[in-house]
Amino acid sequence: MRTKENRILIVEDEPKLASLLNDYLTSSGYTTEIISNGLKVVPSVRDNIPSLILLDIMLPGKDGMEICREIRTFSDLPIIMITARVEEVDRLMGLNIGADDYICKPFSPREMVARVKAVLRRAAGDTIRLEELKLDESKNRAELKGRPLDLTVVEFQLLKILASDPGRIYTRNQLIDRIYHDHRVVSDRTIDSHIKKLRKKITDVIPEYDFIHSVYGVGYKFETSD
Amino acid sequence: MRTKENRILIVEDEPKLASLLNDYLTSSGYTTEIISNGLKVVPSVRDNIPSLILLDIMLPGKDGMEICREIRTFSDLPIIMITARVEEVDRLMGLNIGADDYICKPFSPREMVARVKAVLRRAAGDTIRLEELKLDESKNRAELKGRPLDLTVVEFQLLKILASDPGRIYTRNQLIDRIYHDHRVVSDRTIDSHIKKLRKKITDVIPEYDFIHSVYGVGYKFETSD
DNA sequence: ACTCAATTTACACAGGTTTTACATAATTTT
DNA sequence: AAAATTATGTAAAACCTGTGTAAATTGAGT
Repeated sequence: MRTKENRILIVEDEPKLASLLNDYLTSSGYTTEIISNGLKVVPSVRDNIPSLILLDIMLPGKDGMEICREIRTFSDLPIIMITARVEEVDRLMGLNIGADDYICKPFSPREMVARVKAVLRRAAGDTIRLEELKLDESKNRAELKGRPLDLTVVEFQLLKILASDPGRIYTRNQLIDRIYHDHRVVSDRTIDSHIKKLRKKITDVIPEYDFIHSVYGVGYKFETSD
Repeated sequence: MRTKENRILIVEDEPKLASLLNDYLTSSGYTTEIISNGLKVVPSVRDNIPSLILLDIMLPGKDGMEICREIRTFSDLPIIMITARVEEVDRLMGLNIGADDYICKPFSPREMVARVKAVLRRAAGDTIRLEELKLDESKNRAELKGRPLDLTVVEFQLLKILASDPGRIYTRNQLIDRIYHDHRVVSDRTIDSHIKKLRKKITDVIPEYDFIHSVYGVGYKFETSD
């Protein structure tokens, strides 16, 4: 497996703090991007989903909480909120805004980096990420370049199995075994049907994405074109 | 019932400043009230609780800090303190008087309005706001685009749970668990019933709002159409 | 290389099943 | 008695599956 680069979006209007964050993150091996105006965050994220967002709560343009909620309507990407006061953390936690972690000013850069790492590690956990595809197993949700893929349960399973090991070829029987753990007997053609629907749903969202390939005489595999 | 307007109480003895504040706030859509004598503040607030108080510290009659403390004995309404000197802010913060924010003279009116907005938004506190939906958990009240949604307790719970994490899919059992914390055994179809009524009450108010979606084979989720 | 037959895959479509929507009724609470 | 909650039954919808047919792939024979 190839190491994927982690791009971190820093949303902070205080230039000094922003550049401090930037320095520490880049020297820890992350690539970064800084946005200081709250209004620009959501469009930017929609356009190009970062690996993680460091989000200050107090912002010109649009409030951090609001931004967080908005992002959560279309993506589960990790968000760490930065708040000025300790007491606020409890309140925020209670509000169930959907952030993955909170950090209070003033904080040590070292701590910040540690949290970023931790959140990224956790987030990698129950989701599969290829560059453009994201599968959240717990929620049975799939998204492609940030756009939701509306999959049925079987379709999701199928995609999950294939995508979890790109390049590996699965025979239809292997797929059947893994989708229906001995609960059911189904024909191979059924897999074809599901593959067909899955492919359609993917190309419906992004036409040039055809990463489900059939291997003649063997089965199917998942592979990105590049 | 109509949408409640945000009434801001300005406590300021310097007439010029008071009227400046007044002008900016009214032109930002708030209704205002001005009190110049410290002694009159607490009775006025007790009588009719404003949405927010802008409170100068130096006042004839009674000190701003004292007023703040007194108000905090009976209400959590947002208070922004106005102070003359920057150094004082730190001291005040340390004193833990209970104000929500501090602002120093001289300040730009624009900044002031921004702070008022921010504090009000924060103070909305235990309410969930999506663009059109507002849920006040403490009062069990819901409104849609300002129009009240007359929900029963179960319906409110249901909507609250779903709306608090848009996009997340809840199975019927998860919903049951969270509505009746082991107090009761109910069938899944019951959830369907409540969902149906909830949907109707929502579309009765605004027909094109259909943000409760079923996910075949899994459960329900809340999601705005755009 | 070309053709052809055998095999495999793609896909449209339909039957059958599961799940959901909704009206209605029964029960419980207020 | 009225309102709210829960349960039930039935129609509608969504989904899964398999079939048949067309298209693609392969490899052998020419």
